[in-house]
Amino acid sequence: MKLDEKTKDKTVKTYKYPKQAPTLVAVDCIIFGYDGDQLKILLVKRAIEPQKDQWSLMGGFIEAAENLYQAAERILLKNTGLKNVYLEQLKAYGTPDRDPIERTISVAYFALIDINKYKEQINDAYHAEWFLINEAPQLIFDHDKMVDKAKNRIRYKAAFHPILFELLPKKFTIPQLQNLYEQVYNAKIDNRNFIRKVNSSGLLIKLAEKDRFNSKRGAFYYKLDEKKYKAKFQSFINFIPNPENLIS
Amino acid sequence: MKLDEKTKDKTVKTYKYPKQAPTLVAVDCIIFGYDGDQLKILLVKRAIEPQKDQWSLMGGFIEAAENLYQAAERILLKNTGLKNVYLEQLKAYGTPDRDPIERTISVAYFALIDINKYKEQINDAYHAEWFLINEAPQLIFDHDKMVDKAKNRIRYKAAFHPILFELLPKKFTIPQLQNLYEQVYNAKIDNRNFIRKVNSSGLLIKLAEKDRFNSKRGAFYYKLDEKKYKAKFQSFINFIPNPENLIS
DNA sequence: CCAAAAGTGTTATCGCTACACCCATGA
DNA sequence: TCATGGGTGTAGCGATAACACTTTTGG
Repeated sequence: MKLDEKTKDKTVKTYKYPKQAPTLVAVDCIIFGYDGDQLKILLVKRAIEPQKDQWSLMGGFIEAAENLYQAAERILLKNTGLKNVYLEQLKAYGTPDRDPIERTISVAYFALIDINKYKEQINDAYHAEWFLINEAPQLIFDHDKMVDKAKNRIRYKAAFHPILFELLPKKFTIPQLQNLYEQVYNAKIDNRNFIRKVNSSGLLIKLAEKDRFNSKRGAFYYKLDEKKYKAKFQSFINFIPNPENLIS
Repeated sequence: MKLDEKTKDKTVKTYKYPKQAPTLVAVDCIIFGYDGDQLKILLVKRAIEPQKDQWSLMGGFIEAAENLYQAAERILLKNTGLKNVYLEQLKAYGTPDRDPIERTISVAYFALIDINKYKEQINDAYHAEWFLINEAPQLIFDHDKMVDKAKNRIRYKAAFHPILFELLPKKFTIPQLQNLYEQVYNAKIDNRNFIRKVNSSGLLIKLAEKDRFNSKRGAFYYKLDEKKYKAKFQSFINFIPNPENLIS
């Protein structure tokens, strides 16, 4: 934050900071998706050396005219065609040799999307692939660390905020929602209590239609009450039992 | 994350990424302190143009051999003499023109310290000054945004994790602790319920001595049970009533 | 002996968990 | 008709908030 003391003229543009270690700034995206059945993560295969053919998060360098969030949006759009998805900054990573080529600071973002909404799009046009959250391959650099951190973050955040709805399609059943929670927390949840909790949250609107694929009796579809969802997004809503043991 | 395709030799060190917009990476620190009575923030006056004499967070550019956390530690040490304090990454800021001189990404960290422990140190040797949290001056660049975010973050985190103990001296009274919570949340808390909550947390060890400065009857001093503190740091401990309306 | 802060006791309420039980339907 | 998953009812427990009340001591 200190200026070169020799540059004292009044034209702001002519100030320069004294030489600093050259650093690149990148953005990497951890993209979580749910297909109504399984929780997945979207990865790309590196096409170039070094680490060619290794799996990696989607990333790119920031450009001159954009902020970090916009960079994440651009990278997401360019690599997957995704737009207007839930996107949140996770953490900045800056270990000196995390990228062996050049010193690069990476700001990690995570995204939550409904896989079905973008299915063909991603698989056809881009070199990306969905992996089961627990069967993802090893990633380059410190990307595995980022993914772990992102998993913890969504566990932590989803314990009190309804972010997991971002992973669901417009209409969904409560058993689907429960299944999603169970996968995120890798835990079995009592369905009877879960149903009541979700209903009493007031966030959902029951539809007339039933899903008959997953059970004989069928489960009613629900949709989000967008207004209440937005209003309650910041408030604490606890859908999972015993949230005492979550990591940061 | 893409490599220059022209550089294909096997020596990793010789790979280079194609030209990127030159970017500097800085670390800025939001330092919260408590003197047993009031919650404060530590600021420095910029000694150089531009924005000379304006108040600012402590910051500096990262150096070649250190990671972001180490940079924050170094900046803290260099500017205040502080060492071994609670330090946590807040967020990375990267709006293109946030620093008018050169494009600079700043990774903000926040620190929590006991003011009295370092009192002379900071005031004598360094050009830093403590401000009441609600009476701090306007800061340069986007530092006000960082401070707001940091305030929200400690409110959020302290609602469930005992981080505020980091602001207290080795021995402290429960009324002091309550006062601290009241300042962080800008709210009045029922002292009778607060005392019981804190005691039942099992985190504190009651000392024989009493503080007689702040009341006639005097309040017992307590100290942290370090072992239980560490063990319970990640678990949810709610000392404040109605934590429903906290921001992110 | 009074004010003021520290601290204890008591109660009603609420949300949670556990679990018995009913419902709807396809095979 | 039975197995299966969807869903309701209910009872007990534990944490919380509200607040009446007691303790201690300096002025």
